[in-house]
Order: sequence, then structure tokens, then C-alpha cells
Amino acid sequence: MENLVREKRIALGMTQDELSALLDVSRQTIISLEKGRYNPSITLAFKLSKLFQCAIEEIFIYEEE
Amino acid sequence: MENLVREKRIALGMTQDELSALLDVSRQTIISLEKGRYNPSITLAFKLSKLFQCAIEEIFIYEEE
DNA sequence: ACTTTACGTAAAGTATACTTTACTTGCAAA
DNA sequence: TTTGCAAGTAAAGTATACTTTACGTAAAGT
Repeated sequence: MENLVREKRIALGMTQDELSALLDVSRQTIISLEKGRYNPSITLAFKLSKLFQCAIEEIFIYEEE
Repeated sequence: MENLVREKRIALGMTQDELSALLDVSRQTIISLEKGRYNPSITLAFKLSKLFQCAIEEIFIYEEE
């Protein structure tokens, strides 16, 4: 699943470290997310949605199968 | 996290078994989801979103911490 | 040169989403 | 009264999200 985490983070002028702290996850989680190594849990998606002030669907692009 | 899976499923006149088949997950997954035993992965949330034709935010209600 | 900052990798461990199997219960219809 | 369907429980196993630690690299500042 594609995502715009990196773009949105940079748009806010934040480092991966700062973002991870705000979301209460590890920096590794942010790195892996941005690199597309795995999909987030729905709770992490909601946290990002709230922080970035946009819908989950605007951050994560779902293509079926 | 609260969710409206049961309500939306029944509104479509479907059984748990039929829903699980359409989503390609086990019936146990649907039962546990409806019972609120765990949160779905973001991919399952997207599948439900598509099937129910509404935003993820309309199915899953996120309350922080 | 060296330090700091931001980003990256690798690997092993933990938590949790999801599966599989098997058995139970309530209800409605034959 | 028994058969079948929809929903439920329980437990053990697998897949994956996420953590932790430790180390590597390139760029910018002093």
C-alpha cells in the first residue's frame, strides 16, 4: 500500500524522530512505514490522520489484491 | 475502538459467513471484530470501507488513549 | 579533524491481527 | 423431536506490526 507519510511529514518540517515521538511509536516504525516495508495498524493510521489533519484515505492509497 | 461492522452488515442483509467470504477473511475474524476483541488491520478496514461504500472513519470510531 | 544531526540497515524479540479446528447454543422449520 | 442455520466460545498456531539495540553513512557546522 502506497502512503504519503514522508511527504506530509516534510511538509510540516518535521524529522522522523520528532514524528515518532508525537505518535508514540519508535523511529524504526516511521522509517519502515515511509519505506513501505509494512502497512500501519489502524490505530497508527488514525494517529497520523489526526496529526496531519486529513482523512486516512488521503494518506494511504489502497489498491486491492 | 468502536465499530459499526455489525450494523452495516445487517443493513446489507448478510450473515457473518457471507461477509467473511467477501472480505477473504475467516468467520472468526468477523465475530471478533464485531465483538470488539481487536482492531482490524488497515487493509481489512479498507476492504470493509469499499464493501460498505463509506469512509473508514464512518465504520471505525477512534477515541485517543 | 571532529562532532552533531538526520536518515538508514540488520537482527532478534514482543504484541497482536488473523487462521484453523472443534465444539456449543438458540431458534426456526420440517 | 430432530434437522439445519446463524452466531458464539476456546485454544493453539501463523503472519505481521512494532520495539529495541547497535552500528553505518553522508552532509553541515565548529
